[in-house]
Amino acid sequence: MENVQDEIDVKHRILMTAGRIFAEKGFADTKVREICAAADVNVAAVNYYFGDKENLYIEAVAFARQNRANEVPLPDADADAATRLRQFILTLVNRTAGINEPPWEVQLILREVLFPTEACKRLIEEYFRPFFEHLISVVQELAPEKLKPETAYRLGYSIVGQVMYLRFTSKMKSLFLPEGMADSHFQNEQIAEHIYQFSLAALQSEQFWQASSQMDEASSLKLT
Amino acid sequence: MENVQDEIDVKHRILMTAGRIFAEKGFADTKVREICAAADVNVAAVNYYFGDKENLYIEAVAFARQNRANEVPLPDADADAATRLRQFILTLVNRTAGINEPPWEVQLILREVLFPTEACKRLIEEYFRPFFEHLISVVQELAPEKLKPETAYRLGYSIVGQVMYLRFTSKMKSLFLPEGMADSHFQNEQIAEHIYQFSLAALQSEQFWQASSQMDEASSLKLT
DNA sequence: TTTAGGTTTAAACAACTGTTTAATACAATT
DNA sequence: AATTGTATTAAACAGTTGTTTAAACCTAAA
Repeated sequence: MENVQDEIDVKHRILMTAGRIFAEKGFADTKVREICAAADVNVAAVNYYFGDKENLYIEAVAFARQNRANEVPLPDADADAATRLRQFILTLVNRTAGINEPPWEVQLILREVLFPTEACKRLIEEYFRPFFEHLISVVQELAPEKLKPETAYRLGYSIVGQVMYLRFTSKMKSLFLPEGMADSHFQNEQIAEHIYQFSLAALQSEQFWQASSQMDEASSLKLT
Repeated sequence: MENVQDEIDVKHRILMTAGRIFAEKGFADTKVREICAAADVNVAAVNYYFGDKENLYIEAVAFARQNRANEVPLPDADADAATRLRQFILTLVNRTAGINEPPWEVQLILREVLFPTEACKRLIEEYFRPFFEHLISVVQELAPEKLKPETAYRLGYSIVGQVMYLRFTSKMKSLFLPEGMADSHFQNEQIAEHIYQFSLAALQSEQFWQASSQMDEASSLKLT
């Protein structure tokens, strides 16, 4: 390992290129030769630096997470709960690029959500769960009483789901949304504002909390 | 084509088996030999009956859609709007199996949503859009005034998104949800009821419609 | 029984896959 | 200049892939 500069360059170049292609095509559809051609290195370089293709994939996912982790950070907590909810939703929309083409890191992480491999567990503990916990605490603050864990999770799912659905269906948008609507009415700020207003209205609705506690009673009756 | 019975049997068997495996592993990861072994037919049978692997995939998606189309049908429209919204959400949860392991047809259709191929356009027009239009009409009925298309679509996304997020993240649930919560508090009826109450509360909130019309004004101001 | 035509089969094919090898190039140290 | 250890390369390798082929098989009509 004499020529440190070169090694970093080549290894880094492979990691970036591989991540991009893995994200676009998935593991099975991505060929080692394709990566090497795109990264302008010899076919043997992948095995030389990463051992095998699978390990390269795992390192690419880790690299993607690291790249994303500190970007578009959560706003700090010196605002009222509603404002923090709005900030959370906007941050999540921005992190996932809303309905637009996301950076390759997001696309690659997405594949782990949909079809988890070993890389997923770490992704959840270090990336998703802290983010989700933040949301839960904001929701708790908006709730009229102490939430049961299952209620908190359901609410978290309702809010995160609205955002992530945009991400999951972005490839379909040109087929599904009327011409031009995506560009003019589904941009990050607008859609984040909509989801915020929709969710806040529900969370501030007496009617909802009444129905929610009725559900609680019903499910505890079932248990006894 | 003398022995019609046999042909239908073999062809049908291939179609079912292929659909199941395509759904589980995706196109690239599914090998023709694997399908043929599972269906207990010769390797050449796929090419004999379907021409090539890709065509088999397309026919499998069409088969999955046909299989699903008439199952768990939409309830008819002789109830008030809120009840129809509840029924719609419950139907969608049941169709997509909520957070549970879905039938292979659903899994296969899901892959088309995430990574659309040619088969997707037909899927949207014949399967998703009529369903979505139904939702939109219910939402319109609950709204205090005539909705702009973009508002209607956003609301549709908010509701469908909550349901579909469960589907998309079902493989992650054991890693993400606390032990036992999925089984005890994320079953189809409970989660459908939650999403219904959450969405209805938002749709019946004056506060939401005020914020919504303010957004409309803001975006039309931007245009002029 | 013979014939004809669709069906099934084992084998082969050619292209592609991830990986390894052995030789070479290179840069820094002696 | 010689040595050393790393980096790079073209070529080869062994296994897998989707697909094709040509012969065998089967059934029903002639």
